[in-house]
Amino acid sequence: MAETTSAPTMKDVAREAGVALGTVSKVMNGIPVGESYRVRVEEAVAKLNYRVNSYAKGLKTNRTYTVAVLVPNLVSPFFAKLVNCLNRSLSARKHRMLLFATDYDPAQEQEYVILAEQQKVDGIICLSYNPALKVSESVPLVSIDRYFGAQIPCVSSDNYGGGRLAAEKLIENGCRNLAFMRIGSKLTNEPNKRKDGFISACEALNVPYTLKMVDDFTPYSAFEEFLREHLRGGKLDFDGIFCVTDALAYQTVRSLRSMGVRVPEDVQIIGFDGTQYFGDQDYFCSTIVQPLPEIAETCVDMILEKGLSKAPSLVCLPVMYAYGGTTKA
Amino acid sequence: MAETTSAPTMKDVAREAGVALGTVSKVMNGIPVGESYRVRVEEAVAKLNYRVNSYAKGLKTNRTYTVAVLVPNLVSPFFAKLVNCLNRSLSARKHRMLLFATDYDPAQEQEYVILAEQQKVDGIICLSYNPALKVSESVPLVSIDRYFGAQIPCVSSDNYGGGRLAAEKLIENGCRNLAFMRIGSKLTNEPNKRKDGFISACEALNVPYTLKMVDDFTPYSAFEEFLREHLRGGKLDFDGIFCVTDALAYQTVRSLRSMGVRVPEDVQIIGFDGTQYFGDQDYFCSTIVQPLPEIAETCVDMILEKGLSKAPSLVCLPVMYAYGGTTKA
DNA sequence: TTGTATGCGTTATCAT
DNA sequence: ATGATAACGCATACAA
Repeated sequence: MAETTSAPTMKDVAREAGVALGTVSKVMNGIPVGESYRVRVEEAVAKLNYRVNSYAKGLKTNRTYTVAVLVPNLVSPFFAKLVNCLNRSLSARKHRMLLFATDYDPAQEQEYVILAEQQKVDGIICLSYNPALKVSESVPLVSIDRYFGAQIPCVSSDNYGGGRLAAEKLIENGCRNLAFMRIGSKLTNEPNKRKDGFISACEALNVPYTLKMVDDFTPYSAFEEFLREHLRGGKLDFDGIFCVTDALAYQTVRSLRSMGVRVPEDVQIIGFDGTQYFGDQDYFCSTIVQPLPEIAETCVDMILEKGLSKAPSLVCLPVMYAYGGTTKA
Repeated sequence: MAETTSAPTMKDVAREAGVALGTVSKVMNGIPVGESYRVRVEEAVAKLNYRVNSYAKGLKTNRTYTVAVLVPNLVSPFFAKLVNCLNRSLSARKHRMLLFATDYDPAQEQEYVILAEQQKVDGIICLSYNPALKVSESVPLVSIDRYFGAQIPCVSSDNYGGGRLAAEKLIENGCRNLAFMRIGSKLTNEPNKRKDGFISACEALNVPYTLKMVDDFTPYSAFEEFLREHLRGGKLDFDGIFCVTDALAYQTVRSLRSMGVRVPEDVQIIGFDGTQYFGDQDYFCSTIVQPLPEIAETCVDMILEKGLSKAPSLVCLPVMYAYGGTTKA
């Protein structure tokens, strides 16, 4: 077709249609113009295969209809589904997603925030592991799962309630000696509340519990040792375990079974996140499901609709329990 | 609202530094200027927290350093990992990723291609299910897994070789009666070659095989029926099955085990893709692993480096076999 | 080397 | 309602 002739501009369309530049602009933006003019412009647009240049438009209007999303990676099913939901929510509002994977690296996170800012995005949604993240006031930012302070809105699921729910379910299912296992950052973040909720329920219901908590990047073997220590004569001290994530729950089930402990007959296990096989099939384990579509929708809503300045500084969305084979039905 | 003071521009920096506009531009682009000037500009930049406006820059230079990626979704582990790899490759070259999820909808795919074009991206990488996708010549496009014709480069793994490899492995492991199960599009696409490779190896090695192929969106129960038909007296007719994807292999294993057929003792199963638990743990099943990092790197390379016009129209990257518990070790 | 002026493609403010 | 024109922020050819 167009032999390397650069893309047509509004001026070309105006000439082709025999109208003024401003008229073309109006047609492209749905501003009413005379019927005959509109038709001529539309014909010219079709003929030239014209597309508005969003860079010129963005420069002029200072609105880019683009939102930056920062997550550690996409291979973790939880992040993948989160991004999937965010993409849907943004798309439904005619916005585009600029995606950055930070690989848990605080330096990269900071770098990408700067990049996003100079990209003049309409907003940033991030799931950050950088406690000292610096963000310019000029671009709205919503955080997922990490509370940075009152000035930056944070959206998360009800981690505390989820912890409670997990403990309550296990106890309701007959467990009388619980354990909580966590791997995670020492930084204060919302998921840490899972433990607090768990403890609160255990104490309210007067059920004994044991905690095993290690830092990020600790090898899983630490948990295996912990379990082995509590294995006496082929029988585990606990009859119910709440794992801070489905990934940990999955590994725990494997360990236990390899030790000859039956799941869920001997010990019941509940994870957290709601991870499904291939994204939409069975749950990996009995789990507390995070409301990812609602989390995504809430983030997008805050970025695009609210003034954000007086948005609530923390929004917790309700979780639910889902059976996934590692608890008694 | 904080200070509605709009973001500083180059002009502000120039004034602050007491230099001319052009000088600031040069500094920002690493073009040599007098040492003292450079320092003053850098100080002003830091003081004002200045960021170049990439929209103005893009308008001027016609380079956006942005590539659009179109995939059906992110919840499927295969797509998630692909996007993850693409993101890494793009990032390594200082490019940004605009991500679109098409949900397998041809209309949406077309819409997003148009959106990407008007976004003036430097290129488009897509995994499309729209056989009639229309794409303007003005923006380079690379396709993954679907061959659109000589004018659009296509990158895929060696599906034919993978099919052969699966059959060879099964036979090498003692199988003497194979089956191939496929769910997929009738459209000609590269993954269809998995079947051809499988057949080719079976015939070369003189091992009988059976094919079961259904269209996309057919419920899995079709395969379950197929298996049940071939179950005689608790014993399956086949001792080896090649499933076109890991997702199908996973479901097949479940069905068979629920029918009392042991995997891998009675029947061995090989899938395709190389899907791992939580993205980086064990393989879901014995599988043919797609070289996602290399596929991603190749796509990015073609988009950014080559003239693309005389890029090869089809690139097939080597696959490998990985043990995942559903074959004899 | 540094500064000045022009234009990228669009929107928006004007007269008409 | 329509058409001319001035920005938007930056890069760059050209002048100093």
